Order: sequence, then structure tokens, then C-alpha cells
Amino acid sequence: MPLRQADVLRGAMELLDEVGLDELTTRRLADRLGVRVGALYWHYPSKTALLDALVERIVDEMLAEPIAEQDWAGRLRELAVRARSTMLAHRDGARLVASFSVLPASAVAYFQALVDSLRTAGVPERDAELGADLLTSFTNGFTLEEQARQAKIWPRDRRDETFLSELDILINGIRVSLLEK
Amino acid sequence: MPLRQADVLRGAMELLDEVGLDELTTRRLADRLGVRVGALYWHYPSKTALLDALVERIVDEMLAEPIAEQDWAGRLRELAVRARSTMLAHRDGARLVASFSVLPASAVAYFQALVDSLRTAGVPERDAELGADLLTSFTNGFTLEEQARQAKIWPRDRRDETFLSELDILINGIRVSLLEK
DNA sequence: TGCTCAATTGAGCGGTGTTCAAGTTACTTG
DNA sequence: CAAGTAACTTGAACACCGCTCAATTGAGCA
Repeated sequence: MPLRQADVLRGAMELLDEVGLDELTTRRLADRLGVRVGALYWHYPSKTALLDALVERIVDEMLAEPIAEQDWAGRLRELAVRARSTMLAHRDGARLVASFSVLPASAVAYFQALVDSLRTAGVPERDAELGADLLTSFTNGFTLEEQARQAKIWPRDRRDETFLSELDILINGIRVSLLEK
Repeated sequence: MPLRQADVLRGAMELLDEVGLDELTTRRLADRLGVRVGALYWHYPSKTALLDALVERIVDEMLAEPIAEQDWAGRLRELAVRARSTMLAHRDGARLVASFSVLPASAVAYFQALVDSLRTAGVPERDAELGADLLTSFTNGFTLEEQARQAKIWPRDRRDETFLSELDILINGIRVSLLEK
């Protein structure tokens, strides 16, 4: 039974979680799949394309379950918390997500969910995009640094607490700047 | 006249700005310095150490000139704007800065400048650290994404405008969450 | 059975960071 | 100034990287 593209993707994801992004090499992946390197290139045109597929799958997980009904602030909070925890669920997840070379469709959907949360609260389009971008930049920046260095210093619950505190400050900013003006 | 460590660092910085992080290889750097690769390893124990030195020098630039006297919000804004523009001033600057493996002393000083700005406005230590971390995460996340992808799409002045708008939202959050409580 | 074509192999290309014994250059000291 | 030492560089290699491609295999269908 020959290899399928999905097998390669699954193997790459498992390998990523085991050894991290720097050790995720084509040779190691081929070994794990019981195949020679060349075979990988029948399924994906390049390692970059394979990594992009990994990013897409990871970002997919952020919207895997429906967002609970709640006010705009709760939705934004939930979306940010999910983005962070999804990236943390995979070794070097944040660095990988930040490195995509083709914008994944799932990332567009995620961003749109942020924008929609603000739009339905009465925020004009342009402002909603600003808020969504602000939230995304913060979440990615925070998680990237956290996963690269802080995770070795502080326990998870302490980092959760810090993230939520900073997230609330940011959401308060959105409230006074975009909602109550 | 032999090579000095400072020559290697300067050459690396110039090469970075010319070809970018991915093409900054030990062999190219050696060529540019008129030397063989092995010689580099007398001055720096590894490429990682050299990159760390580059990060330190870049972050240094953020505090090269004194911060103008102004209120806490103005100081925070100025510090964030400087961090971004300093990273943008070097090819792949944000990615490089985000990749350090040894925390540079200059980064500690920068973070402390943020904390101090809030402390002198009456914010308690722990809250000031939260605010400083929030601002750093946002600035790094924003600039990383900007330099990796947005710079090819939007002109600089448009991106400046977006950054300043989002920065103000964030600072308003700090105001209502940490100053007016 | 023969054919087709998706899938894989094996070998190799040019590139990477790194090592180190051997050599050279520059500077200090007698 | 000569000798010796310390600073620095070389040249050649090592193990690894992503990637290519002609040749080969093997499974499913006519």
C-alpha cells in the first residue's frame, strides 16, 4: 500500500511534535515513513510546501469547535486563547505558524471571525480590522516568545495567567478606543 | 593587519542588510572579509553566537538616543516606535531579533525603560511588567509579520499609520486598566 | 497477460555549519 | 635585533541539508 499525501502530512506533524522544527528534516521524515527522501517529493513539491500544509492544519484547529455565544469581548478572548493554545499544542507551533509562505485559507477564516465579532458589536469595518490585527499581532508575538524561551522558565499556569491579564488590558483598549467613542 | 571581532560583526551586519538572514552564510561572510570560513571561528565560537551579537547591536540602536521628556504614554509610544523602526532598518531585523538564544543586555535595558515609564506614572511593579510585556509582544508580533509579508503589499507610510493606530488602542488599554483603576 | 502509470529508489549535486592540525603573521621580550 | 610566543589563518575534511531525476517497481485495469 503506497504512501498518500495525508500520510506524509501526518508523519510530518508527529515528527514535528517529537523533535521540533529544526530537526524536522526530509531524511528523518522519510526514515519515519519507511521510504527514501525522493519519494516525499512526489507528494509535495518542496519542504516549504509541506510546512505550509502543516501550518494550514494547525490553524484549522483554532476554529475546529464553534465559538460559544457571548458578547464581543468574550468572543475575542476565546479566539485569542484558542490561537495561543493551539500553537502551544505543537512543538515550535508559533514559529512555524509565523513562517508560512502561502496564507492559509484557515488563517483568513480566523481573522474574519475576529473582524465579525467586532462588526456585530457595531464597530466600523476599518476599525474592526485594526482591532483584529492588533489582537493577532499580540497573540503571535506573545506565544512566539513564550514558546521560544519563557516555557523553560515559568510553569504553564503562570503563563496562562499572564496571557489572560495582558489580553484583558488589550481588550479594554479596544473597548474604549473602538466601542465607546 | 588581522581581522578583529568587530570587523566580523560589521561585515555580518552589512551582509545581512544586503542579502537577508537566509543568505547570510559563513562562507559568504568569509568571502566578503577576504578570509576562509575557519577564520571566523577564531572570533566567534558559532554562527549562533555571531547572530546573537548582531541582535545585541540592533537592540542597542533602540536606546541609542535619549528618550524625550514627556508623559508616560508618549514615552511608551516613542519606545515602541523606535523598536519597530530599528528592526525595520535591517533586513529580516524582526526575525533576527526574535531568534536570539542569549538575552542581550540591551534588551533588558529596553524592557526596563518601558517598565520605568509606567512605574513613574504610579503603576505598581507587577502591572508595569505586564504592560511592558504586552507592548513588547505586540511590537514584535506586528513587525515580524510586517517585515515578512506586509512590506511587499503596503507602502511604508500606510504601515506606519496602521502601527500607530493599533499602538494607541493598546496604550488606551493600559491607561484604563493600569492607570485609572 | 499485458499495459499503464502512480509511486519509489539510488545515486548524486551543490550547499550548509563546524572542526582542527598545520601553517603563517604579528608582537613582546631578552 | 633575534627569538619566542601568542594571535590568527589556512586547507581539507566531516556530517548534514534540500532537492533532482533516470531508472525501476508494483498495483489495478483492459
